Amino acid sequence: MTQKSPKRYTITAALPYANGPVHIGHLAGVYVPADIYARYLRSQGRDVLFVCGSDEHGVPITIRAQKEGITPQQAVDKYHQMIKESFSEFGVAFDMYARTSNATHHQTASDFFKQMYEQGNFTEQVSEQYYDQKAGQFLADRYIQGTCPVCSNPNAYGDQCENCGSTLSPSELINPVSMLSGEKPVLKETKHWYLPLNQYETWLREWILQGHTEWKPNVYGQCKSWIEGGLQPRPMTRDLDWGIPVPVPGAEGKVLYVWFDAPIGYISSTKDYFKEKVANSTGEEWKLYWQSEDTRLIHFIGKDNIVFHCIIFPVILKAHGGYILPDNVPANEFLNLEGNKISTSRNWAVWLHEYLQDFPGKQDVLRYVLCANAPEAKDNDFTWKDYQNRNNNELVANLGNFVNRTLVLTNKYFRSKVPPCNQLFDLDKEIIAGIQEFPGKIAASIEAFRFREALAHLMDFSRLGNKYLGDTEPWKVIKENEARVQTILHISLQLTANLAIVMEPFLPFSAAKLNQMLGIQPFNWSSAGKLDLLPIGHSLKEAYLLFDKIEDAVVEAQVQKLLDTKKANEAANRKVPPAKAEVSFDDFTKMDIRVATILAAEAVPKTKKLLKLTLDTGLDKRTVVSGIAEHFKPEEIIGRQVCLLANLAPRDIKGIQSQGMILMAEDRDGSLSFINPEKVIINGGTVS
RNA sequence: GGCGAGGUAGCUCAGGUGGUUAGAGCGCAGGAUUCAUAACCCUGAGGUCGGGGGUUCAAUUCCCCCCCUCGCUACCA
Repeated sequence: MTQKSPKRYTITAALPYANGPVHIGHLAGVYVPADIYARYLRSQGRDVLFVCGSDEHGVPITIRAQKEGITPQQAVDKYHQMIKESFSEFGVAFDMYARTSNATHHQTASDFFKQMYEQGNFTEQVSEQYYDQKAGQFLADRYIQGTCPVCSNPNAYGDQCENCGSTLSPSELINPVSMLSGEKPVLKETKHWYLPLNQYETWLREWILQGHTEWKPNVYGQCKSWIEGGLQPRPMTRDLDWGIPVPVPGAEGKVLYVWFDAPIGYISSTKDYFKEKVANSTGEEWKLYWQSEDTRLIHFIGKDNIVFHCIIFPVILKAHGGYILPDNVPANEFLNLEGNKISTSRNWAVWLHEYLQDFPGKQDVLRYVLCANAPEAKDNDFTWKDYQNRNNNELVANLGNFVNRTLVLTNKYFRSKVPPCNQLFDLDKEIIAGIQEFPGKIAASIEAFRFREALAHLMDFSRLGNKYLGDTEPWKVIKENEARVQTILHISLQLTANLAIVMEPFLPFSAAKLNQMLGIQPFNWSSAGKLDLLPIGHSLKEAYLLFDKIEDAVVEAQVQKLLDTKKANEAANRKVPPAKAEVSFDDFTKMDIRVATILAAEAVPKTKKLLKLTLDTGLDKRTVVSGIAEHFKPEEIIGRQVCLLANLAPRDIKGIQSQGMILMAEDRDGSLSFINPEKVIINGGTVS
């Protein structure tokens, strides 16, 4: 672990992809922890630059634009604006929120690539890819549609089948069709520039596996898995017309791979910060944050980005030379919603912009709940009931209540003027010790990226205040000993002022309110633990509630909204896939469909979905490999009659030659059913 | 299939280089109290730490096998 004492921090939060709004999963995984960390360091008086921006390149954006009949730039403009505004309203205090379609970024990423090219960091490889002759361009995986070889969904994409979740490559699709022209694509040679990750294996082992054993288990484990699995060269360029043109000869019509340019976005965002927000910038300051050894670089990301931030981007930085490497990459796991995975395409999410509209002024409640239940070590579940409970039982009943009790009592007994501190008893000294200890405990947890723990300490701190009031009972003591009550409330008020400091990274809006009620300017972290933040005689401002109870009806409405979504999804699923193009009778008669009987079935080793079937087709006994192992056990299906497309060209699957394809019908839930004759038919009987 | 991360009280989660009664918050039960948004404070009930083997004087913690969840990966007609 690097134990240097850094002069400055560069903090990055994963660039949100500009083809949809931000949801609570993004917030809990990345933006809330990153913001807490950045705010904490700023409060500590450290030199911090917290950068982010929209990731606006890549294939899905071009597809969305095409669907909506707009240009890719128009598509990203819409979401960039929306994301930027909702972050700002939510209190995520980026120093800079930039975007990868802007000029600074294009220049930066382009120069980056060019220098690496000139240094010989890339290897060139020619491969065959699908090409649309009518549209005159190569097709990204996503631009090819065809029938899924696994589940027979006719609308699978070249990279993935959204029906069964299988990862595919375009060559596997049955009857591939270009989404641009509807034509059948042809294979054509194309040249790309590869980053030879394999050449960096030794270095990565040293740097991560030996040098960063302190990284979180999920991050370290994932890196180890990749490194030990053998790294392959990865293409850093694509055949696409949306993105940053590859700045080298012979690369016309090609752009930088989105995962090459996106992380460089952190650097361009830093440049934009100085360009746009710092007067008299020399244009060189960004280098301090990216090239100076006394800077600590931290990437906040979700677990799906680990390989890019821990392996690929560092290799790019290393190969380019002159850059510092991430000191830590505290990746979080995923947040689920009401027991189901969050899904943008299924609209199963709580969208930030909608939350801000539905819960005005309640940014801190969501920040609190997402931090308290952040998926730091494993996937966690967000429920609205939990949201309500945490608000009512923790924020209202504990933190808000303590503050309110203290201010109300001070108002009642001392007309809102800070009373003096008189003789101290053991009970008081314990609380004073707590005031001196808690900020340090909270700080230590934040610095270890344990934000849930830090927040728990914060609540314990406020709980200490509640206990103090309960133990000392100033409302009773006031009747006979006002001096004693002065001391109790003096200490309670100092605790409150300390709370305002330590809650700021987590609950910035409430911290500001509290400072306002206390009538003070915000203190920074170096004042935390002090007992004289509020001078004796200082006048407090009018008190009001920091947090309000949330009624059942409010969260029930949100749950109902989700249930409606679920219903809508089910209705959408009921829709059968669209009709395919017309075929001629001749085409149909070309297919030789036969009744056959399953003689033997066994699982194909090293696969999850494949069964190797031996069939009696009447014509012969043959082997067919079928992707049905998740639906049927081998012993259950022996002896069954099935329909077989018998004259399909044979194909090798997992080293087994498959001679034909079993016909299966698929239900709404994805379950499969054999197509078999109503009565037993002779093997080899034709189907037409 | 391979790899990685998880599987700990009703719920959401901590923790553990192996060692007397395994922790927190919430929820629940009881008590005390009324300054406070019926909140706070105290006490208590609740767990064979996924299952099965093994190593050991001793395992929830180490080793092996299995099951479940999530992610990455795989020439899945």
